Amino acid sequence: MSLIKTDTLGPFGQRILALSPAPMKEEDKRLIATMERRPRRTWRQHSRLLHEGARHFIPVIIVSGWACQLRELGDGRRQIVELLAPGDIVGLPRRRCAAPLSVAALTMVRTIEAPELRVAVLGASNSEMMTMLADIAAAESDVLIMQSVVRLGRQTAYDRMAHLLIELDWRLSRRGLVQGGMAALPLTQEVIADVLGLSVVHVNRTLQEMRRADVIEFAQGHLKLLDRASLEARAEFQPPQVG
Amino acid sequence: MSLIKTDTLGPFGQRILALSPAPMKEEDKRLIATMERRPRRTWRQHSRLLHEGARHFIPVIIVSGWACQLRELGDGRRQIVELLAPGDIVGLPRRRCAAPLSVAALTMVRTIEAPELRVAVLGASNSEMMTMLADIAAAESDVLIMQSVVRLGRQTAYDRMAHLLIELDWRLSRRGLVQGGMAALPLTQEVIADVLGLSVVHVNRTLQEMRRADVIEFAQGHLKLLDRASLEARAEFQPPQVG
DNA sequence: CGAGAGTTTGAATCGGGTCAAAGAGGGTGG
DNA sequence: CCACCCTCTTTGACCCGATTCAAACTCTCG
Repeated sequence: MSLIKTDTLGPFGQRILALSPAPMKEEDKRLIATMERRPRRTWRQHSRLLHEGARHFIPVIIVSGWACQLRELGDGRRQIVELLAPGDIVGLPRRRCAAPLSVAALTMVRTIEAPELRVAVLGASNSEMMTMLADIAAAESDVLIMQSVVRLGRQTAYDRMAHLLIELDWRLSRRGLVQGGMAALPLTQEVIADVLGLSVVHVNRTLQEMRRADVIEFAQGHLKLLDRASLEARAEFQPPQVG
Repeated sequence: MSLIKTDTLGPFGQRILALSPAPMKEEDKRLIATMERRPRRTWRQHSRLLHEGARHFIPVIIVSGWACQLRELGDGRRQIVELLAPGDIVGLPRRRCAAPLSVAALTMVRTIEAPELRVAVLGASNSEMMTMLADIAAAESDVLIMQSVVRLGRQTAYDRMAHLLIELDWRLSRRGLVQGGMAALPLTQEVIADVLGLSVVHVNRTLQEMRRADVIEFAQGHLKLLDRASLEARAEFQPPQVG
């Protein structure tokens, strides 16, 4: 009888485990171990993982790299609605609707397929735990998107930035992607601008203001929050309470 | 054998019917007729239908009046994340998560309870059709919220206003709440400001600009789109494709 | 008829955008 | 190992959309 210990799972499995609020059954851990062994698919930077209006997409989990859900407007402006980090799920069929936005790779991205995350249209799917994970992931993303409405609607540039950095730190921490307060964040200032609804220039100035005040360290794609309290005071970020 | 004809349903039932993409079974129509007969609950203006962080809420359907999902920031600023009109559902348990926002009545609101819209945590609920309706409503609201991220992040005041008016016209039309191009829209300019992330003053100026250009008529809580094409050109609104 | 809520207007101000151009890396190929 | 190029970051100057403050106006309803 092969007991699958948590520490036999690779970083991918660890991240999936971290999402679960309750301890997992042996059977579920085995399933995750199976998924971990699946072939990776590689997406080059700027390629599309999912197109606007697409239907019947098999969900994939991001193993490494960053992507985003975005909408492009007629004149070239674009708005990123959601950043997708390692461990995030792409193309969770939002129940019965065509993809309202497309998903683009911001860096090189590696994924595995996870058909078991597809919620059956009516009734139960194969694994209870997978249904629950899909459920939790969807709820979490919903809450984050609502928060970004508040961020965009009622916060200043500085506050928005604080909000985003705290959000990302929170998301990456619980996946074990922050070591010694330092997180890999391979995002250009242009990407951040498209998340926060600001211009690149203003994103730059805001980041520098934070650096000068010794609130953050952010260079070479690595972020460190030096003064979390000060950031939190501005951000009004509330972590999604899911589970 | 009591055949329930569509036209035996009141305005409430009609609105529910309108949400369904497929023709409904007799059995389902009967269920709706039953719901229609349930007692109404009345909420006075400004009261809360749902509090931030609440759990285990029985979904209610708005029979008349308007409400909104909103978040209040520390210093009194507030952002409305979603407007809720007659026929909308309040408190669809976003799967397994605490309510991230509170819901407030913008006018006097009348509701009925709809426990059958509560999606069972795992597996099927009592009525297939109700599950489907809950599903569709949730997907639709998701898409609208994503659109409002784009609206807030990358559109000017005029474009945001156009986007909102087109969205509301679309939502109200399909519920039969627009007669002769005219819709009841009992929203103060302050409410609109809190939806669009603008100041009341600027909302006022924007509305006047639209009126002066003969693009809309909006007075005494009634809206009429006079030049839909011109509005659509600015709004870039894409109706949710659900079903 | 008065009072309070909502709308309208003007003037001054400011946050953030735009434009333009100069640095800084970090790959690549000779 | 260096030169080159491309992308990303940084800086300055100017501008504009939107906010703020303040006050007048207009409903509507008790």
